[in-house]
Amino acid sequence: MGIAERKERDKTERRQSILDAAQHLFIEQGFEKVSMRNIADAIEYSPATIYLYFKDKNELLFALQNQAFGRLAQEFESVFEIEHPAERLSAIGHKYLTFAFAHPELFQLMFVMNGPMEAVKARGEAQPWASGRAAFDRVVRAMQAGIDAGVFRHADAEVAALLVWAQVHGLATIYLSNRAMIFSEERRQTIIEEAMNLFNQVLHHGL
Amino acid sequence: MGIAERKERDKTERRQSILDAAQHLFIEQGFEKVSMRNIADAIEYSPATIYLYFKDKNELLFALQNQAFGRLAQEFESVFEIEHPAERLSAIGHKYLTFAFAHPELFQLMFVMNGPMEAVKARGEAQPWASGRAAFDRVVRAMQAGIDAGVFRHADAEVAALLVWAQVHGLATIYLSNRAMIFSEERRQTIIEEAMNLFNQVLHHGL
DNA sequence: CAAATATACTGAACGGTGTTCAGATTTACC
DNA sequence: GGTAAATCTGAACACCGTTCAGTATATTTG
Repeated sequence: MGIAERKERDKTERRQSILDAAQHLFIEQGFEKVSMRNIADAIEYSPATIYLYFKDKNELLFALQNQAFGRLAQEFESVFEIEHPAERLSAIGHKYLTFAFAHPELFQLMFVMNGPMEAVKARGEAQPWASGRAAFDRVVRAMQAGIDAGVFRHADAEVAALLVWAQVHGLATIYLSNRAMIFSEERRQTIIEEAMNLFNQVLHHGL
Repeated sequence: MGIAERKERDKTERRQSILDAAQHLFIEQGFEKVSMRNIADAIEYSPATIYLYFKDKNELLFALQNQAFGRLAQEFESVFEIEHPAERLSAIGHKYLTFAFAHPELFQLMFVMNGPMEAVKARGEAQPWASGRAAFDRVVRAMQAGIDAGVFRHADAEVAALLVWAQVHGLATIYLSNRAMIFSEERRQTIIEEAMNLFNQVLHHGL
């Protein structure tokens, strides 16, 4: 069955090359420029060919999203060496925010855009959006550690983790959606950082 | 000059009727269905006619956004009777979240979509996004009152207000962008509320 | 080896989008 | 009534996601 295996491998390789081209377009040109036609041009295929490897654009975006979550997980790696619960949580928040600013397009794909979530819905899995859940679980675990250590009062780690996520997520999306325009350009650069400092204070204070 | 006046009035009336049709489409059918052609159909005009009243779609969305901010301001009205700073702030947060769930399409127009902000940029005004700034100022004033009353420690009211805004905004957008999918359907309904309760605790604790 | 089959790919089309512009129509003025 | 100004539109342009009949290539079978 050597031939069948090679074919399978070739197929996943071509699938991956589509994803690579799409990701490249995403990062290089922004998500508005990521059209099926542009992806097709980049890999010198016909647009119709992409539909042999992905059901539709949402499915492609979903695959791309999963790949991007791999990157974020990588960023989170080092954080789990930190012992102090509040500091570990604030480090996670910091990494989240840094990732959002460093890769705004990927961040939007992961946490803002509708397309990938439509694919998640369409799949109708029992455990939808596993990659998102896995990322969130890291926050929950860090929070639970803090509660167990008596640093945080609130009993429900999931609720507290959601609040922490939402806090940083809110700062990131306010900035990335240009809603920080209400601040002058100089202020805009620093106020997010100041807000994060205040957030860290709140965290260390015990939540 | 009675005629010139009437013409001017007619013009603003037609402009308004375009906005009304667009808003109706927005609320009734969702923002994906708000196309220039659909708006034109609703008011029985040609799509080209809309461009006599709005420079482009972004400019139309911007006008619609301003209108929506009027609604939010209305929601905020009652809040400013509350004396206790922490309670006033948490009431603002509650209204913000309630508005987001009650009018998700308008919320996205105001705080998520890119189009209206592109128009803001294109206008190049000295005080960009005045309606957003006005809404935020209400939060800042409430926060400043809290600082003055010694309830909140942090000196910079703007930074603290941004953090409060981002907290609630994060919860709203996580839910509305379907990222709360990581929770079971029943949990999804209640966990946002629980997170808000925890947030209120933090606020009352003094931030 | 040749024919049949399975695999891979594509051109062209469908209906949708925002936008522009020459031309038609309606209105106001002298 | 005739001219000028204001108002509106049909048709087109270049894009979008998606589908499908048809072509070309590679593999399997007789």
